[in-house]
Amino acid sequence: MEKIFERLNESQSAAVKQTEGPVLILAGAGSGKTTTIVSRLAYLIQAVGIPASNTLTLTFTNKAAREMKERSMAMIQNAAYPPLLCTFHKFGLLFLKFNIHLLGRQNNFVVIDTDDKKRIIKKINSDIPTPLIASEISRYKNSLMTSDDAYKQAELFNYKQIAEVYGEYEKYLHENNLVDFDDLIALTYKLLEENKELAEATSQKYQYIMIDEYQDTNELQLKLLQKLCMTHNNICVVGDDDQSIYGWRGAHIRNIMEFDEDFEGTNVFKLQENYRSRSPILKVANALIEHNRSRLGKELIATRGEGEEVSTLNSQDENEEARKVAAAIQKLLDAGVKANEIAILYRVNVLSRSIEEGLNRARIAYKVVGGVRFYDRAEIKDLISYIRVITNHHDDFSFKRIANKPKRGLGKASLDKIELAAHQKGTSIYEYIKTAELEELVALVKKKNANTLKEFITNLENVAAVAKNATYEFVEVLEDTFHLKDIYAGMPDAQERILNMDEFYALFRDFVKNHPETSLDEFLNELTLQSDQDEVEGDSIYMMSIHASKGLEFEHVFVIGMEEGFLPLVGDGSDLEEERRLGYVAFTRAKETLTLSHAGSRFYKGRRSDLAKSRFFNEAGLCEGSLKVEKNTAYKKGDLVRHKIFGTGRVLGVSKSGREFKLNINFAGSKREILASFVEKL
DNA sequence: TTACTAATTATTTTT
DNA sequence: TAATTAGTAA
Repeated sequence: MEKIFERLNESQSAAVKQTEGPVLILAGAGSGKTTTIVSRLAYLIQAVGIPASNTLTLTFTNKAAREMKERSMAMIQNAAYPPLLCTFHKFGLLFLKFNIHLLGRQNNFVVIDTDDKKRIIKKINSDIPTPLIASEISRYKNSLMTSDDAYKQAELFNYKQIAEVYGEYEKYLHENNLVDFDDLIALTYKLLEENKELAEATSQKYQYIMIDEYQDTNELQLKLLQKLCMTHNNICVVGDDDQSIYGWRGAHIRNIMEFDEDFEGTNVFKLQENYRSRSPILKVANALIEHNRSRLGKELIATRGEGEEVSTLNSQDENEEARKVAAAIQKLLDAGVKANEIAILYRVNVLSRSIEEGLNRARIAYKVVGGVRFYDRAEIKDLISYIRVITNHHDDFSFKRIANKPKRGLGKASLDKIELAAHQKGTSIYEYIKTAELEELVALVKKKNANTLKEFITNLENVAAVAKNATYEFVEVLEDTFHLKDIYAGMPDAQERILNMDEFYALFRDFVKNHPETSLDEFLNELTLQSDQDEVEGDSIYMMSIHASKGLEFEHVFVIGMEEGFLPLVGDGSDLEEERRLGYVAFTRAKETLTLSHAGSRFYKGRRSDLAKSRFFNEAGLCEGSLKVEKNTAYKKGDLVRHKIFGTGRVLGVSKSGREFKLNINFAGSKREILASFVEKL
């Protein structure tokens, strides 16, 4: 037990020891958050004697879950069972497997991903943009609104239509026993809400609950957590309000801000000692984030001592910026810095382009993190679709996806006809083709196509026979029967795609090896929840969006595109405080040096536009003369500004309020005093 | 059924 | 710019 505390500081130890009641651990960037959670879990199990099976630790990403699992297993020696430590969604999946029958559904449901969701929606309605409907449905589900609720609440005709699509979408999922990502949480909550006994039993089972990245939770997740700890209130959340950067995705920053209102008797612990960055970096990060009004208030304290000052790169345009960044990186590499200790961060992915060119010219190897994910690749989705059709004959979407892959001369027209006929008979495409007489098919499509379809089904049946249970040979039979590697033959990137397919096959075999008694169903559901992929440790520098960098650290960090319009990014739905938090996240990734770069103009969206240096330089105390802040207000009398609520107005005067500027603005005749950060300049 | 052209429109992303 | 989508011609 002494061992657990050996590596913890005072506040970390205090947080670990506070096992009872609601605990809020405000963990600043680089303050040893993971160490604290993992130690707390080990303490509960090893020192307090809580059975591991009575704890529950939830994260948002598989990656975080994996890391914590590894680190906690290293600390816990004699637990009979490992503690349940997984993502929110995985927890939902496990829970539904055991309890979905209480909703009158079978537990062999299939989890669909975002793509499937969109295809289903598109089929129901193609007038309104699919992504809009998809995000609205997600919003409704996360607010626990049924389609009827949504319909009643809708004022605009469009929204009534969306509510109707939502209703049909739900019907479709139900009929096909499908479950989407939101359902994994929403149905879990619904079950607990509707079954008091189940809720109490579940709460009793998980006596000690911990949540990572609590600032990223949404309203529904909070409600679920309240259910889960209804009998004991032993909930410990770890997070950082200053690193809340997913508001646009529904994360509710108030959950962490007002945690003590949701859970009575909260103990708060602040982890402010930073073990990552040199003091000048922290100074800049602290100065920036201090401009946010809505925050709990926390200051990072440097423990790693002095270091290099934060530097700025000023460039004419993106090309000059690329040259300068490449030169600076070359200098670091020449000095013996390891490439994977260098990262370039940006707010918008397109900004990577010009930098990539610069790095190529300088012959510096780089790796762009993000981009197309493994499981989103067309060739992988094809393989998954094959497996889906084999496990679930009613999956028309997957069927249509693979019907002409490799090319069998079955175009959209033929498939549409078949689909219609199948629907008229109230069955799926697969079953229809299987049971229909050949003559019946010939009446619909060309004879050749009818034969092809029949043969296709026969082949699928044959493969399915091999795959009753997921066996090692399955993928081999699949490949030999359908020659899936031929799909992309002749394309310029065929080789890469085939490599990916091989990797998928290997992944499958690996899964079968690790889960000998498994089924294809289980394999598919596991896949859908996996999107984290290869983090190849390479001998190259990293490039990624600021969002993607959260949780990571690098010796040397370059933040590019520090201009008004990029960071902060302005547009509808943008939130200046969240932009500032993004800046804060970016800055606090750096251990040794931080370089902030801005360009006077950029080629973007097909035209070149002039850009002003980001206000964040000022706010971080990085402008020449930034000590005499008065002179550096971005606003002056006569400027046109826009406010989220009041609209457009003209500045009548500028005054100071604390660290911020207060503007007297004339909004269409009504004069108001507004803090400068709440308006945007036009 | 495919293969081309015109038009449209732009954050961030996990499960 | 560049990527996706809708529409049209062959």
